[in-house]
Amino acid sequence: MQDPLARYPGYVLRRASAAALAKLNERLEPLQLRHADVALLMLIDAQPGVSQSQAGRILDIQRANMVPFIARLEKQGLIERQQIDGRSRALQLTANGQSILTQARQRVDDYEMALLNQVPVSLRAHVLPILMALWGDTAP
Amino acid sequence: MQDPLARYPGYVLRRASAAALAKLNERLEPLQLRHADVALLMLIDAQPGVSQSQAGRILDIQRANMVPFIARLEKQGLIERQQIDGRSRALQLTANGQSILTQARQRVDDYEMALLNQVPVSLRAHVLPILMALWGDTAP
DNA sequence: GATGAATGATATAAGATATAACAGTCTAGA
DNA sequence: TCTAGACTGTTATATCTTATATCATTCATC
Repeated sequence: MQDPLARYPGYVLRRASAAALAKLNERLEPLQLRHADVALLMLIDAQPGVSQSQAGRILDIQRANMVPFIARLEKQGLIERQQIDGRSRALQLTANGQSILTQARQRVDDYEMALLNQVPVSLRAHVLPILMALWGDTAP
Repeated sequence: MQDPLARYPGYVLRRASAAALAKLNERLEPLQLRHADVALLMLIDAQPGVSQSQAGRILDIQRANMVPFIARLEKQGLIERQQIDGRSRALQLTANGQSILTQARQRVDDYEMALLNQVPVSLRAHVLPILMALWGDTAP
């Protein structure tokens, strides 16, 4: 055997994730987006008006790291912020953001399809349940 | 639903990997090791005398990034290098490295056990096959 | 109204990953 | 044999990701 670590689910999980992520970023590169960008755009699309910190909690991105992240997407003209109250800011997609997201979604769907197709048909139905179980809940 | 992305296997794969990795690093912290360190130690243990660049290829770490990585473990007294020929260097565990690896292996085993136990018994046998399939081969 | 929590922001650090370039070394074919 | 090309370890550098600590402002609750 080449890689003696291939028997450890945790290790294979990490390698699989890294390999998959690289492929996704490749597909998103023509749109000038990274995987995290699309995740945020999809979240805002599904929950228009979500606040910056709410989005961070859902995507597991620290508040502090959301700032330059949001700022970049705003500068690219994909999202906009609206003051809800004195502290919170609602995130929304711009028309351009909607348009870009549509293209991104197509690429993500292709990617997800290709990923699933790597798994033998007989196991395919178990992929999501297993991954969800491995994700689990970090909340105490 | 809270996270609209939870239906995408690729996304859940990434989240699961990140969550699992965080838990592993927590367990390894008392040993002053990170997950990548243990991966390398295990590889060297399984293939004593493996060269630096071979190890990098197996673990998917670029040659350039192996240098500070190896240097740190050598400085910690866990591994040692021996010149094979003019360019290659064979990696081996020191006695101390062996001892630390034994402790690390125990923690990794505990971690892998806990990870698998998150998955319902009926699905557990499919975990590794599915993860291996998702990993796939990036080699052309 | 005062206290404590939440939000956005800034600065900073560390870790991981990638590329480019270089010198020395090995290998294989002319 | 000698040379061209590939390989190894190395340095330097850049970027991305993630984490922590701190701050001022604002909200909610008692």
